[in-house]
Amino acid sequence: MTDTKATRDRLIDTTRALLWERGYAATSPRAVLAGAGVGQGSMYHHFTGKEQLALAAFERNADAVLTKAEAVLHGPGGPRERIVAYLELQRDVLKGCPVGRMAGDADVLATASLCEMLDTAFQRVRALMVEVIDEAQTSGDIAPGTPAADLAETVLAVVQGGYVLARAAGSADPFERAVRGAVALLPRPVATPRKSKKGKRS
Amino acid sequence: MTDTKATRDRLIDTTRALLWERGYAATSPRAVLAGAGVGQGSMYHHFTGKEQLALAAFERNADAVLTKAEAVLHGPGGPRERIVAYLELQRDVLKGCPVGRMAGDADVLATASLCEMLDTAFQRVRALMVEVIDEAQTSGDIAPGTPAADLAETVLAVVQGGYVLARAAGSADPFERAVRGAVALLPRPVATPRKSKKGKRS
DNA sequence: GTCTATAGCCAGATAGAC
DNA sequence: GTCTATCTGGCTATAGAC
Repeated sequence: MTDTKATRDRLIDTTRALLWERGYAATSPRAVLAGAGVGQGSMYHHFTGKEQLALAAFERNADAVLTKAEAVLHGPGGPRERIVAYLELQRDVLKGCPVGRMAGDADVLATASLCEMLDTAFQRVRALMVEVIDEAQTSGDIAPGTPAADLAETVLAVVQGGYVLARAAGSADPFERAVRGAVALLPRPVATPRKSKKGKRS
Repeated sequence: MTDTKATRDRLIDTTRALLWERGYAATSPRAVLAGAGVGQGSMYHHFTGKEQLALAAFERNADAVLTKAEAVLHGPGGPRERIVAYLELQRDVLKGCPVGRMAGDADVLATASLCEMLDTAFQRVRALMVEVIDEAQTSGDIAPGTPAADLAETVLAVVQGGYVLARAAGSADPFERAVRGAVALLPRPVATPRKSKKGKRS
């Protein structure tokens, strides 16, 4: 068919990568055009400007992150296992979270459309996490008594903070330490309910 | 005496505020000069350029943060109390941490001197936190068995991640939830060792 | 030591040829 | 629909008067 869509998609994909690597403010239309291998005018044919292009790219990045989160949080295993799986899921530690990264960008916070997208993205992961923690507390997999909303936020914060600390150190080590510490803290009330599996103790 | 130092200090103080509010990349020498009320040339008389000015300002910001952290972590109360005090210490949630903020700035990570300052700053808080958690585990105030380095990193990550989530939501609520969740998770092994104080239960 | 003026560069956006 | 050429404005830095 026409390669009209190809150009548009190439612009979005290049922007997605740049948004992740450099953030919004530091991503110039010039760099996008160079990366996508198209001329100046093409971008302004498909998008009204930098903001709308970034919005489209950010939405896809957010969807990708959310899809991965949902895969583990709604995946197999008990609720506590799934939370641990979420904590241990993260990759590309030094590149950071493509969603959380945007929260540190001054230009993002000054742009209403991007703020809304950012807020929505986190609200959706938060809802997933609250749901699983609720489930864990009901099933006795995690000790009740603390609001699920608080524990969910702590888990999200450990991940986001882990990225910050890793980037500051120029090493993935802080991220991994923070996750290990969080997993160790996640209360396992009485004893592991399953004992059928072969020596899964760590 | 001469007001030579006054101009230099005013430049640094203005830069400190701008670094905190907008980050490094978004802080232009022009804005600093306007804020400090001096002309273009003055800045280049006292500093070689933006980098050196930012370095001086960042150092003072980091020292201020570290001084506050040390005040609570080496302050009164049992070790677990001091960790909780650190978690609950944070202010200006939406402005973020003046140190952690720098880790999200692409220009900072591309500048060796600023990277080093950033890394050092976190290493120093980390060392304080490890020390207190070690103490807490030795005294039985926090359950042993998990490396202090891991737990310390988790605490730091909750705070840094709390800032990220709060900025993304445009509200301090996520930060406060994350901290409450973390405090609830901090293991208190047997029973509170002190009972002499009057109704200090929350 | 402080100022104004200005250089050179890159940003985001537009005009108009093909 | 895609391109090249160009506009305006902000950035970091320098020159040189006072």
